[in-house]
Amino acid sequence: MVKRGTTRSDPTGDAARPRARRLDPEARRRAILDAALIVFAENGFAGTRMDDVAARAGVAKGTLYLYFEDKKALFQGLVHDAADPVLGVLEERVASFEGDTRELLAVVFAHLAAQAVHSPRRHLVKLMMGEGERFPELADFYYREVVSRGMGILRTINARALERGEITSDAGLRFPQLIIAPLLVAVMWESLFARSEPLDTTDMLMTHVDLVLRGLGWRKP
Amino acid sequence: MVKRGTTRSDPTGDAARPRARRLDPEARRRAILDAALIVFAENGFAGTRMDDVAARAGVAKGTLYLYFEDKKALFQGLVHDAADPVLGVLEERVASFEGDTRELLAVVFAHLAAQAVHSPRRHLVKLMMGEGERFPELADFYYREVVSRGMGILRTINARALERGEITSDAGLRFPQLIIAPLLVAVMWESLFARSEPLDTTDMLMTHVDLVLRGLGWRKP
Amino acid sequence: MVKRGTTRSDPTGDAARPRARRLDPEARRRAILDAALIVFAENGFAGTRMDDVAARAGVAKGTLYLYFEDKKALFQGLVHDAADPVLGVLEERVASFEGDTRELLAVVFAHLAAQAVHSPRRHLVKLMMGEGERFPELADFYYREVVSRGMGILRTINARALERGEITSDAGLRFPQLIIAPLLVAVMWESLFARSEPLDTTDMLMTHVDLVLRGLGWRKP
Amino acid sequence: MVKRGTTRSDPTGDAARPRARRLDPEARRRAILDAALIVFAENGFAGTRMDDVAARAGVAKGTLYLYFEDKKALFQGLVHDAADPVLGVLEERVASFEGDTRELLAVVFAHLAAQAVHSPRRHLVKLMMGEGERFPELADFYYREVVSRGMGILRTINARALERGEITSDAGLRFPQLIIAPLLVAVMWESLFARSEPLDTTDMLMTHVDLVLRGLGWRKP
DNA sequence: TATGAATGAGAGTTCATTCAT
DNA sequence: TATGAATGAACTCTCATTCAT
Repeated sequence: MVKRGTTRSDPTGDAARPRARRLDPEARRRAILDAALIVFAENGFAGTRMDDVAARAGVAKGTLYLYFEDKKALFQGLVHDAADPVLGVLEERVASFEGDTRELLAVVFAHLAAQAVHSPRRHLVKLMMGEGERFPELADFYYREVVSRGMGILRTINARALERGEITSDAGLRFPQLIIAPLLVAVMWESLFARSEPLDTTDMLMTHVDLVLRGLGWRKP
Repeated sequence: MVKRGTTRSDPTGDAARPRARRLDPEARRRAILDAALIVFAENGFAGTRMDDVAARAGVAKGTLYLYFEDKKALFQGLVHDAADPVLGVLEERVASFEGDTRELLAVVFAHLAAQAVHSPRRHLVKLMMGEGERFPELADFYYREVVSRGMGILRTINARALERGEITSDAGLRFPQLIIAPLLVAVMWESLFARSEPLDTTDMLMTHVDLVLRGLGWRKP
Repeated sequence: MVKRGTTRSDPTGDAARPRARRLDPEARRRAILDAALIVFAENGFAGTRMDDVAARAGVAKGTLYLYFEDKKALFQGLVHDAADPVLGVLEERVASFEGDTRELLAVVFAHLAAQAVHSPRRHLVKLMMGEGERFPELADFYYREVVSRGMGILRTINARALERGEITSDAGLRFPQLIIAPLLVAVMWESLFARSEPLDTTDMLMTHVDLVLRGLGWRKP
Repeated sequence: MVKRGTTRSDPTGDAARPRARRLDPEARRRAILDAALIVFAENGFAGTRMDDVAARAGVAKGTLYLYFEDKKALFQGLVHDAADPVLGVLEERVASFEGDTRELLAVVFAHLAAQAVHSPRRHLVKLMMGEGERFPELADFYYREVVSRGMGILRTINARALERGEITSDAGLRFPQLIIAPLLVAVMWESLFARSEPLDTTDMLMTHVDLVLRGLGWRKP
């Protein structure tokens, strides 16, 4: 299933090999992780071959094992590495935001659409969905580093809006998951069903902002 | 050289294998599908071994291939088999429902919570999320069998509500994905994060019904 | 390799089955052997599936095992059974032939062309070529029942011709294999290379009769 | 369920495997082909297990697949590798031969007796006879690589002899198969019937040269 | 006697991991 | 440190054989 090209390795070939690209260890580690994100996301954990990761990273297969204990460690390293940077920006923006909550939500979802839906990082979300249950430590880690921070941001936004009298419902405070849910759908649709039925996810997310604000009792203060 | 007998080995064969007979084909098919759901859910598509499916179903490995062409066909059978009755029931209920849309949505989400979130079937949703991109045929199949039918149901509900003057917004008609989104979150949360932070998904879904109806301009007619 | 159609067995089907074709045991045995000749010849011993033999014989797989101990016994039975009848006719004809040796050889090769090249029996020759070494008992049996008798016939013909003064060389007496050799080529060519380069094997065999007679010093007595 | 580690097992692994290194790729390829010739010859194509080829070649099973795409490619490699040099030598010798055609044929058949009958290569001829029909690609390949070249050599010899006035018949030009036929018999006899009735195949082939030349109208020019 | 669903050993092939260079 | 040929366990799928009916 999913027959891949099996690049036969020309054992009698004597093609001059470049050997040891000059690249400092940290850069090489990055190259491997970047490659791994793509390949794991495309093929899942079990479906990914170390060969492919190595090829995409431009290193030899053995080199992977100098940087990561084994396939599992590489996978975990990948998630650890890719998770953080998105939310820091959001937290800062929310903390310092001046406008009203409608504007804020629009900014937040625009940011997330760009960073989590229309970027390779969306693969990470899919990876967690697909493999998370098999790697509980990872799921925990992801919860700590991403999910709970994300929920925190959403709660902050809701609390702020309530305080400012912009909304009347505390539904988003109790279930911030309801605010973020369409993002999951967007990721999934882009990955799986876009070819069956295209979907303007940006339009959808903006419609969601309207819908949810109205649902929460929005009123321009 | 190492004559490997054409004749089967184990001439003293004393292994007690009961040769589980008398189980009508349909029951056996069910047993296999039930086993497959568990095992696929635990290990993903690529990570699942036919051996394990067979063991859990209590049949020999070869038997699987009497009922399903290959691993992929087994997976498809699984999806079809699990999704079809759930959606069939929903379609019927929606078609014949007498009450108002709030009651209808409550019924629908209660049904989905029971059948798709708090049931082993939830694994299927995760499976599609995790593996779908790699098996476009599967994703297409899932789109046809599940997603498009689900979106159809939601559009029907929204159209009905607009007609009856219960809501004013067509957002749910344009993006039924927004209506269903929390279901995905529920599935994922139950699978991945429940142990980090328990979530009352039923409460969440009912809150969602309130939120979204209000968002759509709900008014008791 | 050599993917076959894997007729899936419709385990949920309830198609009425004919059951127990009325056919006396000997006829059924024949049906099985006839089927086996074709299928073994087409696929070799290891490449033949009992399923295919059963299907072609029009019996259930299990029935084969009522008539033959196992696959090997079936194969051996097949060779035993198919070997004899050709040569008896030849021996008689040669013993009673009245004409000159050229006519006799023409008759013999015409007979062999019909019976051993352009008939299913050619499969038997190929089977022996392909599998004989792996079944020494069979090779011995085939030698006794077919080869040595065939060599005997050819020696008789040569001796008769020498006696009658039609030829001068005893080469055919010492190496009757040289007389029969083109028959092997004919069988092989028809089976393997006809589609690459068609060959009129009948013409070839008649040319051979001319060539070999002249080589043996033919002279119309 | 039965977590089968992604991590390789055998943590106490004490099995002494030498990891047969240092053998240049070409030598290893040869070792594999030599082993394959034996094993294929003994068991036929379908009857051969890659395991056995690997064991006999002294490499791990996976190594076979570094050198050959799959079983079929291994078989083709075998045929090509064995046939090419034999025919190459013959073509050269024929092209540059100075003596008369009787001497030339003697040389050719001596070469073939040594290289194709009294050598493991004879198994290849048998293999093609036995398995060729089932693998049309192989038969075609064999026709192109071996048979048509062989027929070409024989036609060249016949044409040369006619030109030089050494023979008068064009039978060998029309049917070079008649010239080569005894070689097939020799191969088969050595393989199947030698133990029932020894045959001096070299003597037979030399007798054939006499017989066929006389048949073609030989006359020392 | 005849059936054919069920069995499970084993086939070809893949790929995570190792280690001589 | 980096390489990639070599390894062999584990995978999916096949098919000779059995046995309840």
